[in-house]
Amino acid sequence: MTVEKNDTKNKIQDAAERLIIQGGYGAFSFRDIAEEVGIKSASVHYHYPTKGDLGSAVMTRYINEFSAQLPNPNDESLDPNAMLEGFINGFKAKIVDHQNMSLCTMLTADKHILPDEVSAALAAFYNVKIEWLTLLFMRLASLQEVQAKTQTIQFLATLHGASVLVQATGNAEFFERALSYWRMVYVK
Amino acid sequence: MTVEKNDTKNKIQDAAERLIIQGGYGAFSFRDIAEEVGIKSASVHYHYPTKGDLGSAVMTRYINEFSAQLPNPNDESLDPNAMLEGFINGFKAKIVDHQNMSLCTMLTADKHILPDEVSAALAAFYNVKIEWLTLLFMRLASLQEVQAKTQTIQFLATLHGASVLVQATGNAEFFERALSYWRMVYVK
DNA sequence: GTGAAGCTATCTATCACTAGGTAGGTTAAA
DNA sequence: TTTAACCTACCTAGTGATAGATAGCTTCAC
Repeated sequence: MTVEKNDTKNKIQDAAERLIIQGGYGAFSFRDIAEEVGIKSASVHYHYPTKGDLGSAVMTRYINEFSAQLPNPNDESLDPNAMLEGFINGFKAKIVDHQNMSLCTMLTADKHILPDEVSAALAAFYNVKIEWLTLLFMRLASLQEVQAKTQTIQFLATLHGASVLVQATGNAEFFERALSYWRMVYVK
Repeated sequence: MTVEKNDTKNKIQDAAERLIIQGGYGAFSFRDIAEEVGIKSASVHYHYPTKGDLGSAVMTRYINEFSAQLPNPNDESLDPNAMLEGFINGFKAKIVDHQNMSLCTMLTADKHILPDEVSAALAAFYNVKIEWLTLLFMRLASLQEVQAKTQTIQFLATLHGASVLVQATGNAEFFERALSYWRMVYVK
């Protein structure tokens, strides 16, 4: 089988993901996606019967790609400080450099209109991040699980809140100022 | 003039604000508002010709009411720690007790589709909060303005990020865990 | 081999519905 | 008699979704 087998499916997901990031769940329509991919909207429905199907497919792919990039936090050959730095910089790249909020923050704001499947995928994504960071903080700061999870929640809140501040004010510099404490304590 | 002169106008704004908080800028329609107020959608257009007019009216009223509640951070007769605590608890009441994100966080997520007037009002609102908190932190921690502003950004990011985490995971307890550092350092 | 059958991916055309917005008429108070 | 506040009735544009047709590719019995 060739690598390009699901080319159209992937193009549809690419377009959907881009539109969601730019404009939220309500801002991606089958017609817009169809135009971007170069087919008709009915053909998009062929690949993803309902909007919920497409939405959860995008979320699932996003979670899988994200999870695959996370190194094992307990891998002794890896520097935990560098892992946290990588996590911060990965987030920063999405929201500051590309001038948008992260997919998960956008979808959280739209949670009320999300189909249950998408909503569930969203919650699952946060749990993946929380579990990974908790393990990392346990190692980074020699903390028990409860304390490490509290650190995780404080850190994740700062990260997502920074994205909101940057987006709302247009002031990209706010990202580094919001994160400065965490960089100072845990990075290098 | 009677107090009730702008009764309908206020009812319209109340309905719009509630709908925006629940579902974002895209989730308030003239028809929904009309039904809630008890008039027809055409009559809503009479009071606010366009959606942008209504949206910016809601934002302006929100900013004014919010600003009016903020005490003077340099009032020597007021306890600065209590002021910060009040700020936190006011935010918490909106997002945890009423199970939604704050108006400004919702609108930030929808910034791309906001009319310019609403977008500008949103940025102005953040500046009001940043300026007030900066003055408060200068007094609270005897900081220079630059350091106090950095504290403000870290604090505001935590606050807004906490709202995202609570909404996304449905775990209300995350709010206090995210804010525990700030409560510990600055409140009592 | 060849043809029947079925599959894949797309199309055209349309459905029922909701959006914001408008034109023009009605009502009641000042 | 004017005007504020509301109405009915409508428009255009866009939404998600469906039905039915079609071109091209596989598969498989004969």
